[in-house]
Amino acid sequence: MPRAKEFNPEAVLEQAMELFWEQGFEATSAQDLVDHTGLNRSSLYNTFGSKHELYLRALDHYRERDADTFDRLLDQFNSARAALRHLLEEAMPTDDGHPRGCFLACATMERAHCDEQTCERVRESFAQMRDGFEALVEYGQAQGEFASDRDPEAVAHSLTNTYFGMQTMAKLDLPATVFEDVVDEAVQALS
Amino acid sequence: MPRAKEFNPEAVLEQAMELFWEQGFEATSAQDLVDHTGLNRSSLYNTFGSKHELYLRALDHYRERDADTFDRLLDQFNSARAALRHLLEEAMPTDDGHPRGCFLACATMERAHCDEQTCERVRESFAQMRDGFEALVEYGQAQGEFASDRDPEAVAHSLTNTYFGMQTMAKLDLPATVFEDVVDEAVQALS
DNA sequence: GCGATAGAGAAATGTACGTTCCAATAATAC
DNA sequence: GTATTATTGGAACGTACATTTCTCTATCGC
Repeated sequence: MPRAKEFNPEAVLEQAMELFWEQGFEATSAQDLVDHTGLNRSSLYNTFGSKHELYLRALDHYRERDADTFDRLLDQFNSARAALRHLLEEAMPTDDGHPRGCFLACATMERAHCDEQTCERVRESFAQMRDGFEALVEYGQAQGEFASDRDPEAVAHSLTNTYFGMQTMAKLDLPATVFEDVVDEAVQALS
Repeated sequence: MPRAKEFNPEAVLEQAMELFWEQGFEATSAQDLVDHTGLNRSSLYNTFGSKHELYLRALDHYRERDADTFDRLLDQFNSARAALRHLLEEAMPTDDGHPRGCFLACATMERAHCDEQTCERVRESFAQMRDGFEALVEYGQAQGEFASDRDPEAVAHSLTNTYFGMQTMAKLDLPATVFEDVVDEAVQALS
């Protein structure tokens, strides 16, 4: 049997994700990845094949990380309104220097038009998000928190769009009040 | 006096804009610009200085192109609701293969985090858009088309966010119904 | 311990990048 | 017509890129 890997592929994926997330695919070089992960070029290429494959793996890693967001919400909050507000407030930009805007939105803008594999992954996440919002709206309507005359799917589309909009605008370093307004209006629109 | 330029700089800006818009800054090479504009490398660099400066000029060209959108709206439509709907429907993706998503949103995602000059330009356009939406909402409220209990600025922030969201999602090649839902919900929320 | 296997390290591959340089060209002022 | 000046064409610059190759090393079954 051969020598064992001296690194944890999952940890490397996490680090690669951070880099791709912050800098994008094009602006992140193989050298950047070597420097930031501490791995050797050979190990990177042996393990992940190519920069593009590593990018897709990093994207999948990101998607898995937040896969159960909507499920956890139902446990954390009794109120659909509070859950929705929490969800949108989490999407607001923080001023801690962390990479701003979610990786999915960044990937969409940079890669979707030229990379079908990335596009398909984001499309899947979009559908999951839409379904999550839709379930939340239906729950809120059943509980009487939200007006019942709205189509839950249409509202879910609108909320997903609001989310993607916030992720894009997050890059502009706008005053926090802008995003507070966006969240307030989105929540209020459901009453 | 020296030799005159054999090309029209404005036309070249238009062509450079198309290329940067479709491919992004990083993915567009100097060779791409030479091929697409028909200009020689020397002429490009003599006239515009560098790829980065040309990008900023292309971005400005785009901004000037649509600068009077909101002003024209007031002439075209009597109804604030119809104007708003028209505005958002124009933001919907078309299936004619034209570069999807507005250049401002693309520039934001790709460049804002690493290019202060791009960021500042988009921030200006954001403010213009916000002011345009705000004026439209105020007009609609004055005419009795929209409910008057909403803060026009907050609504304007929300609408601008909706616009940026659509520009991002446009890249995903989603069914048209998604965007119809987004527009319907945005317009309906103002009643 | 030995052979087989695959990871690790580092140099090297060819390509493409943004940009510069230089000779040739064309147009005006005088 | 000649001097001047900016544009043009195209080759050339050095650098950085993604990827490959090669040698060395460590591990494990036997």
